[in-house]
Amino acid sequence: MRKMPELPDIYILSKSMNDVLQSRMITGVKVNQEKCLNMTPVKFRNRVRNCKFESIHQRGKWVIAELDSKWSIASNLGMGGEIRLFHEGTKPNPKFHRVVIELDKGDWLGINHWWFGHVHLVPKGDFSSHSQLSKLGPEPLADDFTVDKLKAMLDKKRGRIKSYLLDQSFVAGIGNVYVQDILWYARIHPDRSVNALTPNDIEKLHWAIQQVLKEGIEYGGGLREQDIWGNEGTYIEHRQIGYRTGEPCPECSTIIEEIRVGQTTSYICPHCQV
Amino acid sequence: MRKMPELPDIYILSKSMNDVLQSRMITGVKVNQEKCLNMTPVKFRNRVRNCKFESIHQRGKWVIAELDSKWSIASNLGMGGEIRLFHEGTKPNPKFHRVVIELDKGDWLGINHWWFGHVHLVPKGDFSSHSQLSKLGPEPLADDFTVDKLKAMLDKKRGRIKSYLLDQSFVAGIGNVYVQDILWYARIHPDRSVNALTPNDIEKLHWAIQQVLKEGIEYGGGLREQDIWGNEGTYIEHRQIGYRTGEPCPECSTIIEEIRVGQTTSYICPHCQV
DNA sequence: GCATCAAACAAAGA
DNA sequence: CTCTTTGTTTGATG
Repeated sequence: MRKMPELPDIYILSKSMNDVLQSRMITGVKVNQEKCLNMTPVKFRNRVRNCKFESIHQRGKWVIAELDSKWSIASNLGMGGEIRLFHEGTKPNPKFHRVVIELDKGDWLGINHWWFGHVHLVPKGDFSSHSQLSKLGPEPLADDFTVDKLKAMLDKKRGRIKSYLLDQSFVAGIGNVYVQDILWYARIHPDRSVNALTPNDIEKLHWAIQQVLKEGIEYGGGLREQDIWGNEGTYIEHRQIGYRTGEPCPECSTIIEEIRVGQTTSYICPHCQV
Repeated sequence: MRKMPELPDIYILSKSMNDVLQSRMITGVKVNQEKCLNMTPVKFRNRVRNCKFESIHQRGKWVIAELDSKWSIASNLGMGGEIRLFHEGTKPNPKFHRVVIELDKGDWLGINHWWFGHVHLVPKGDFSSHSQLSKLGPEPLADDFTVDKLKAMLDKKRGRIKSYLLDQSFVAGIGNVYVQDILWYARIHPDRSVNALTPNDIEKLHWAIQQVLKEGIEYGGGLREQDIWGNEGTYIEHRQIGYRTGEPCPECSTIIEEIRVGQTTSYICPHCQV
């Protein structure tokens, strides 16, 4: 079961990259899958070679690595992707490492993704020209993501709440893994229409979003998601309800059900979540 | 129960207008509901006064009355509307006759509609500038509305068949009255997806569309729809299935059911229509 | 099903 | 939902 890394996973990855890569020099780039770039490999290589990494951070499900030039590398890992640091003596596998970024001292970064990953070059600090990044909604862990803001964002809207949480232009970084616990903590059924949420529901939801994402980060990310060294997070062991069909709800012991919501699977406690 | 006049009803009305109004002179216009026009009453009046009617015909659910100028009057009666000819000595009722067209010899046309009717002036023979008329689909009784054409129109489409029949941009003139018998004659359930129709289904459907609409015209229109003199049609007495909840299907005697299809009501024989 | 618009939803493609 | 595109459906409004 491969999942797409979500906000906490990308946060952990970005942090590990930030810790290790600052002021490391890019000495070369090998591209084994052209279409994951947003320009030709030659152009990409010319623009990043001999640049050094500056700060690296997470934005939604994207890793943003700023260079000491006018560019940032923006990478979206797609399904089951990863970015790993390797040392001199190991060799990349062309089938696996879609993009290889060679560093000084013989080290290299291997960027892998199973399907639909992106390694884009974007103007540093200006995402307006990038179709996906420019549309991202607010960061749910940022200071300005307040309850009032969430209320305003949901005002006059209609569709089901789960669609909004998964919509990257509504709020950035939540996917089908963390959304399960978010809705469970908020005691909201994924099918509930947004206009049927009370102010109290939205307050619980806001708390649950931040609670679950912070927990994900504390546990070092979930599932098989890894940092730059390949460490695994433990969120998956601590999750409350996602992918626990048939197990008892931690709150009320009702059996957890698996239902379809739109085109995604949801795991719910039919007693707690209404 | 007020219904909107549909193709056969508008055909009957247009024909009676064509028979009576040709070369009659418009001597004045009184407007009691400005918003049903597409220009100011003054402009409308100036453009039609002293013009004579030329031919008058039906297009979809619209009456198109050509004048001996560069304009046509295009009227859509909306819910339960009518156009009636009155003679000298009678007086229009301002609450009822939204637009009054005064004719020579003291006669006048009273255009009434309960809700959402239009009396527009459009360039004669050129509907391209009119948002509704320009989007109308083919006339279902025209020679070029062939089985092959209908097949092509439905090719690669997805939604339910009833939505298409009611969509004026797909085919013009069918509403929620005549569509009932059309689907019954074709033995097609209104909920059936278009991509589940066989070529044979489409052939039956094509035949049923023309059969039902022609029948409507032969009976002088349906329900309370009237010609310019106020005569009532008798289609409603001869209808097969529409608005006959609880009665037996004329074909197999199964009880006719009333179901919701989208936001409209459908009357079906659950045995005959699959 | 009355017509338009906007938002939400669904299927398919990359 | 991974994101886009395209097409269909639904809801609010006159």
